[in-house]
Amino acid sequence: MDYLIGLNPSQKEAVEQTSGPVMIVAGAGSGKTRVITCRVAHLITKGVDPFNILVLTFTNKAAKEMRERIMKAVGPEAKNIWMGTFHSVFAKILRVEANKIGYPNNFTIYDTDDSKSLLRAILKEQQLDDKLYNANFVYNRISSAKNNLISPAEYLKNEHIQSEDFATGRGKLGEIYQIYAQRCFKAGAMDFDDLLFKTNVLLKDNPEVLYKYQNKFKYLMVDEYQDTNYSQYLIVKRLAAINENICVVGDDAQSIYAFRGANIQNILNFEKDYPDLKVFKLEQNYRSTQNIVNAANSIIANNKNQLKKTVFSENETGDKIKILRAFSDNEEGKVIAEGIAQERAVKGYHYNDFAILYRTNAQSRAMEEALRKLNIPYKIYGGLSFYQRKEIKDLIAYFRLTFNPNDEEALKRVINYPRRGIGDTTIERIIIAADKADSTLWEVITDSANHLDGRSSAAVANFATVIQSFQVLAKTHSAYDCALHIAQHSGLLKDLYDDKSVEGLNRYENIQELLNGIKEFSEREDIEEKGLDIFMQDIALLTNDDNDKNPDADTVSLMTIHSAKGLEFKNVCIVGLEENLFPSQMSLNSRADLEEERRLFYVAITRAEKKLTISYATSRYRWGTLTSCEPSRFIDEIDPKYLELDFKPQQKTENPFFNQERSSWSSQSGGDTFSKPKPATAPKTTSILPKAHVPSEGFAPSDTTNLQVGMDVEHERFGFGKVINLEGNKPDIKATIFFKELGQKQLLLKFAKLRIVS
DNA sequence: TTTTAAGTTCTTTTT
DNA sequence: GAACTTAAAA
Repeated sequence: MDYLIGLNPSQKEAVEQTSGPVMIVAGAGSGKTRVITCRVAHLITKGVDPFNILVLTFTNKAAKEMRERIMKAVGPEAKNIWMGTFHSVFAKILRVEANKIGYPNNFTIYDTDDSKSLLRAILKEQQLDDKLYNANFVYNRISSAKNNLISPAEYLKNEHIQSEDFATGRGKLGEIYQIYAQRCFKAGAMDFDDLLFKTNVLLKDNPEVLYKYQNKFKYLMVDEYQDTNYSQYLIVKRLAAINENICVVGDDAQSIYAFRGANIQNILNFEKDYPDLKVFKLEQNYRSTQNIVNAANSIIANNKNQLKKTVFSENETGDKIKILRAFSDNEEGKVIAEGIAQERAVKGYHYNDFAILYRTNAQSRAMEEALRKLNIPYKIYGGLSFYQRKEIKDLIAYFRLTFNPNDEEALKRVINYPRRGIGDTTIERIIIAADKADSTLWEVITDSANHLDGRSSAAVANFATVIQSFQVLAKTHSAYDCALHIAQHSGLLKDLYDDKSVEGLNRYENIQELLNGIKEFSEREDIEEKGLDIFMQDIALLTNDDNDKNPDADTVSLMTIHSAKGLEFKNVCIVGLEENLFPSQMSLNSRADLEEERRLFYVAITRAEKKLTISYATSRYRWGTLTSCEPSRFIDEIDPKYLELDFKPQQKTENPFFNQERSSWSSQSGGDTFSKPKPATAPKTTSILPKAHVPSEGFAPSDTTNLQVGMDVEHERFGFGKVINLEGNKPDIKATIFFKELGQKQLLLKFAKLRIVS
């Protein structure tokens, strides 16, 4: 039981209280993960079967990390613990029990893109004003209904909701919700929220199923409990109802997912639900220096709504928090990157001792560029996941369609990609026909002769045959053979192969990478079922770090603060501390939202062990235009005795208005290095655009069949230029031409009107 | 029908 | 500056 050694008294008590309801209130850096892993190890040592333990975490990453740590303590037995995110664990259960709620076992999981695209289609069909009924807005509204377990029928019946919707002129929302739910059901699809919503339905309507899982999961643990929503809360409550061996761990100061329906109320409910609840508080921070912990405390003190607790550190006092100011987002990147290089050289740190945290994903670019310039290796977490890339989604849509031809979103995605002459008009007709005959799109497509006219019917029938051939193949072939066949015979691989641009090449490689991944999966020996259907079942739930090939590389980490939760680094840089960015503009209207931003800042600060750097820029590119920025109010909220201002960098570095890319602006800013930027007077992009070219007198296009590289040409609108490359075969020859006014452009010769000058 | 250019909106944050 | 939609041209 050496895992118990080194725990402080309250940690030890929490670990040893293995039965009954337990709540652990764990301040930042107080060894929360350690307590959870020790507690699970302790359960197993005391004889609890790992198969009877369920641990719910917030991210796949956290689950993976925890499993490894438990494995170290108790050995390979840890593999048998049920552990994962709410979504992945209950997706697994729903796969088994789907038929009890009328779904097929191979249901598709719609990701956010799929859901929004379906909503867009519905809104269009209903001919609703897309300003008022914005797909994002509608999605969020439906999502929060589901997270509060409000079904479409209940939504329509609920007077409060209805009057709210009518007051904002959106009286149709309930109806849309109903149609959306029906369409998902018909398509055999569940969205992210359904995975929790339908689990609740399953457990509520099927007592025998509930009983089965209550007995299976005799011990429950929930990490990051402050971030659970009502739907998750109720699942946990139902599962724990018999044994009441439930332990939740959380910190109200780190609740940052209210936008996803997370509810602090769940912590208060918990105390009501279990009167004999045992509460343990972990208040000593072992992670950070005193300066960092105290600074974080001074920030969070500005929040009115919080449970009282005192987080303290007995570590060294440590360096003060460094505040950096930069002129632009690019310069901010430069200053941060230089700081990392220097700190590493002087103190002997590794690159993976550093993390750069930001509020929005869009901020990563400036950082990336700066790091690349200094040859600093880095890794971006989150952002666009591998599985969200267009080409990957396209291929996966073919897979989805193979196993679930009713999948409407997958169908619409690939029915005309690669091009098969099935245009929007034809698709619309299919939808109308399906609606009329009360059948699915797939039924119409396989019976196209009866629903469509000759020409489009042939194209559609052809497509149906292709998919059907995939379905036959999938029954007998391995995941890899099947995937490769689909990639080839859908025409997708060829389409990408023919695209010789840099991006095209990249896409082709991504497909290869996906195929390699499937091959690896085919060859795995630790799982029994290895069909392609199994491989792609939960792909919508995967995130980027699940695809990380080289997790131990020595790189600087870049990520949003949300994804940094639960992690720690020796050196942390928080960038973009500006009003309207952090705190986000969207949060300025309500106290609750602003307090969530502040908790987010608290989370960011407490990631740092030794040294924290905070930076802001006085101007930055947003929506493609330069905006001037004010430093964030959060900087003022930190007690200044923990701060060290360092504004030297701005004197050393050049004024961004003078650098080459934007030299045209220099005349406006004059030579005053310290003047405030004047975005208002910045020339609009339109004024930089070259005037339309006036063709030479008697302009007439030449015959370009013998066009050669190096020739000078004139284009009706683009002006004079030189041919620098020709590629492709007749009649689809593509010419790369460098135009004097506009720079490089690619033109198809069969369309471009070119006059050969020499 | 398909392709391209020109508008338009968009940004929180994640499963 | 991207990603998506609309309009115009082939």
